[in-house]
Amino acid sequence: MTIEDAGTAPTRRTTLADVARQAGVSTALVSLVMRGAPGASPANREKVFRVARELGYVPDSRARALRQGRSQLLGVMFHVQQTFHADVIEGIYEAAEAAGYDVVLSAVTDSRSEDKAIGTLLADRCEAVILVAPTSSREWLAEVGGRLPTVVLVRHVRHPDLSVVRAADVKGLALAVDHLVGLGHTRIVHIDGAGSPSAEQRRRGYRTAMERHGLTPQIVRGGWAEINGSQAVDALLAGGGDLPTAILAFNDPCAMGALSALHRAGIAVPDEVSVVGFDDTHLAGFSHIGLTTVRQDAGLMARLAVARAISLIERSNGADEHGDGVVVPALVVRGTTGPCRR
Amino acid sequence: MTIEDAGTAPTRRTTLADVARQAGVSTALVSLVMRGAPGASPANREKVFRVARELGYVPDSRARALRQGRSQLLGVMFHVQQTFHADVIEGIYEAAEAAGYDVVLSAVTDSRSEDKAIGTLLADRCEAVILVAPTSSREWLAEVGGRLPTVVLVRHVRHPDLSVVRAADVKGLALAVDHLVGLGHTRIVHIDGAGSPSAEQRRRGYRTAMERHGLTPQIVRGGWAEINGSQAVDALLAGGGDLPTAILAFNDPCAMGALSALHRAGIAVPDEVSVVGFDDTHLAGFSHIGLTTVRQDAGLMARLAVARAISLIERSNGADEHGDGVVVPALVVRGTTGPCRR
DNA sequence: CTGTTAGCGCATTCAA
DNA sequence: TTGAATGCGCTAACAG
Repeated sequence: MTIEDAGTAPTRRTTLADVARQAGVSTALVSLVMRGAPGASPANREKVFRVARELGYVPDSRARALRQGRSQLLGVMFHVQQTFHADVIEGIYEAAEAAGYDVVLSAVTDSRSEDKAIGTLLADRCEAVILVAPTSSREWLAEVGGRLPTVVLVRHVRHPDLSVVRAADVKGLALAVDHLVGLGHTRIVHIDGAGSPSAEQRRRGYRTAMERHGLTPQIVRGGWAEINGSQAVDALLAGGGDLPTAILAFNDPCAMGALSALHRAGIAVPDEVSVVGFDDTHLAGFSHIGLTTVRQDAGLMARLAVARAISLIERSNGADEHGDGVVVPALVVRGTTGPCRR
Repeated sequence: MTIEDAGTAPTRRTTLADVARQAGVSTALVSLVMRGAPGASPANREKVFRVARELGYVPDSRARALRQGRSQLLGVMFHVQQTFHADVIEGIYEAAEAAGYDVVLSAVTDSRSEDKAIGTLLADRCEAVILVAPTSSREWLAEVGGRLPTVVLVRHVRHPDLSVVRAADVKGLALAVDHLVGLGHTRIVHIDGAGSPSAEQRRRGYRTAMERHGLTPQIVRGGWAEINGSQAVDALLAGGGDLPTAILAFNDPCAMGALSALHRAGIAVPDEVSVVGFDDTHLAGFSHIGLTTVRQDAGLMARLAVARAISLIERSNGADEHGDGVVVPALVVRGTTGPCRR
């Protein structure tokens, strides 16, 4: 009890009351002025602004939210290390601001679980949450959805309490497979996303497309990170069998990892093996040779998610406004794919 | 006034009082139990927990902070698109949690300025802020530092109101230059960080090291992103003069961009040109050929920053605890550097 | 146009 | 061990 209470708050921040006192007006008036609400004389408005600036006054967002009974906050759970999520966040900020909402970010890291990330969002009294590529169980997501408007991004879940915004993964993988088949490839391997969100759908899309072409699907276990793509290729090489002529990775980082491993093994891309990613992260365009990939529009998905979240907030009645917002992916051909030479 | 007020808060969240009523006890009792404070009978404790769970009660962090007079919040401003910042954030979460503080993230994006990002942190009543690689003017940073404990990460600023945690950039570039010179290179170009934080110091480190070896420095304008490295190489190629034998990029993404441009131009790395980055982002190890780079320990810097921030919060007296926390960088040799062949 | 009053959800006295 | 009152900083009614 002696060390603990050494940690008291620093110099008290200036409050609305401080400004009011200093300016010689009521707190209500200061409140009006700070919010830009009408009902204050120009003279007073001017004076309040001046004093506020002098005192370095910044409104306390918590107190404001507490009083207003609403936070105007959109909570966003995302994975820090996922480059694609960064693109999504940019879009979310933009769309939220345009709609008059603030954004609270809650990151998932190696040492910070999705549960924890969502928990802080709830404690912050967000009015809705956008969960980017959650790996949590359907049950837990549903429970969150039962508590407050919830939009799930980049993951398939069907539940009355959850809105989903995602790319048409099956379609995306079909595009990729068609492209490769068009180049003459027949031995096309899919390095999957293991337990990642969307992984199941992409596997299915791959399988379906392959079978449509009368080809035999071959799936090896991967993941969402570089290391997974790299290890998958290593496993493929160690397997002894002859290498596929094309690799379809779960996402761009996974594809990058695969490229890296192929290069280490002295295998030329795209001459000996073609590689396709998924996402079209801004990295894809700069990855040594430009990565051929399936683009999902992060900005568009972000806008859809924000719009959905807000519509859920604003008409709490609106029955089940839920349902999937599906974005159509597009193939972006760059340098990592070429005609089959074998 | 008709459309606006359609947006009222959704179904009211359950509060402490709801739990108290339902459990048939006082709100104070519930508060005790939820905080794990002593002073409640096991029976009551049990009952309160049960009811809280049933009602899905989550304490309101804002109300709590408001009442307590402190938020226990560490604000972090960072740039979403900077891969290195992601590594830092992981470390910050970990260190902050260990110290009993929460973290608020505030991202800088193309459409969201540093001013805005810092502004929300102030409005959230963070007790301290950690600014990761801020590009704002020294004056503005100092003003922030005057308001609340401020730790600046990965940028050089000297000011009585600012604590700085950074890598020894000059030393880092010396390591890189020495490495290249040791491989026989003499025509070493630095693609700089333009106006990025640390860019100035890295230029200086480069220049100093080159002169120490009796070599002529050549600096071309770059930046922190892939595109900058790529454009810098394009400019170099367009320049007509003969190419340098080695390139020292401002950071890893910049180096990746350079690699990409070199490849497009059909120039072999490291046979014709060696490339060195800076940061040792987790991407570096997977970038086609592993990128030789100067490592700055993100986790360590994060821990230092958090420790500094907390120490500033807790002894508001402590005179000037400010001063630089300098981390020693290390060279990580991978595949993009090799002996000079020209 | 301006000031006064009350209360948001919570933690903290102080009494019981 | 428990409960009733008070106020954190702010805004929404209402009164002047």
